[in-house]
Amino acid sequence: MSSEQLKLENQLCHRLYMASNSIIRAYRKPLSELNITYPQYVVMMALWEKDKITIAELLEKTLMDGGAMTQILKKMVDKDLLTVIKDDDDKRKRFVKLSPVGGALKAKAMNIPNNISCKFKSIDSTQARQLMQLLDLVVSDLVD
Amino acid sequence: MSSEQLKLENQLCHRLYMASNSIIRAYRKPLSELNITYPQYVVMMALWEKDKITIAELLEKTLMDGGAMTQILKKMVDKDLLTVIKDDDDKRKRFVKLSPVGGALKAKAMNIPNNISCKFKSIDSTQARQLMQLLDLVVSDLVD
DNA sequence: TGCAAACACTTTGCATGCAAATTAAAATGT
DNA sequence: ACATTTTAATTTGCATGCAAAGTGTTTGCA
Repeated sequence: MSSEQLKLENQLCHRLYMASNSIIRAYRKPLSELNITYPQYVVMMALWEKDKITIAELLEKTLMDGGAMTQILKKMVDKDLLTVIKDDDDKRKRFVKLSPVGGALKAKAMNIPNNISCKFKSIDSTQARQLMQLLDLVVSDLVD
Repeated sequence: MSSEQLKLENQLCHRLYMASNSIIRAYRKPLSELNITYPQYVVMMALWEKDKITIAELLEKTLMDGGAMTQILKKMVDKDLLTVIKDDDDKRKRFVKLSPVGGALKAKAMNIPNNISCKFKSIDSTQARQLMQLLDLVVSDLVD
């Protein structure tokens, strides 16, 4: 057991921590033009893919925290991006549904992915794909 | 410009977001036995590598936020893990120095890296190395 | 020498991420 | 039917991450 493993430069976690913070920070400026934060953008992307899903489905798809989701949805309702509707069949559940404003915001968001990918000067699409596959392995090993 | 790019499954950022959150969550239990959080652990690792460095050096090494660092160091001082000392040569600077308690904590932390790497059933050391290299490219493209 | 600009932090306000406790409702077992 | 357990969300308390403003200090330069 050497102390090499305790060096930051050898830690996968520290790399992920820096990379995640860095890229979310990069989204901050383009997203501020839509008046949303990164986690709110994640919720929007999930809903643009499939609208009117339960909060549980939203959590499964985004892997976000439930407690945080409640607060985030509340703010998004205040901004008139979506509505939360009770399910009459199962009164524990709630559906999240885009508002017209929320639906229309997709058009404005369309240029964000390109905007961000332009920043990656040293990563080609093959490497990006490879990176995503490796990250999927990380997540699958840690979740559940 | 297709809307494919707005799908969560095609987003590098969402992968990083999930992976970073997942792995930091995995550190939570082992670190709670040392009574520290993940960012505090990062500070400790930096200091175990090189003790008595300025806050600016600590920020450069860890890539953490300056405002957060002030708060984190305050809590670590309260826990007697380290001390913050004014630099007489340049009164703007402050050195961060491990306390005896903080130095001794390294022995208890030695088993954490293995503890965590055991969770990665589907990633071998070659893939881990490759992943770290790709993450370094991401960070280098985004920082500065 | 004098002073604006740069530097090293600190402070403040807002938005999460997370664990743990709580609430309400549906599913299960007897 | 009725109590127990599970499920779906919300609430609460604490610890960041980050932008922006504020405080001293030190530099750079005219």
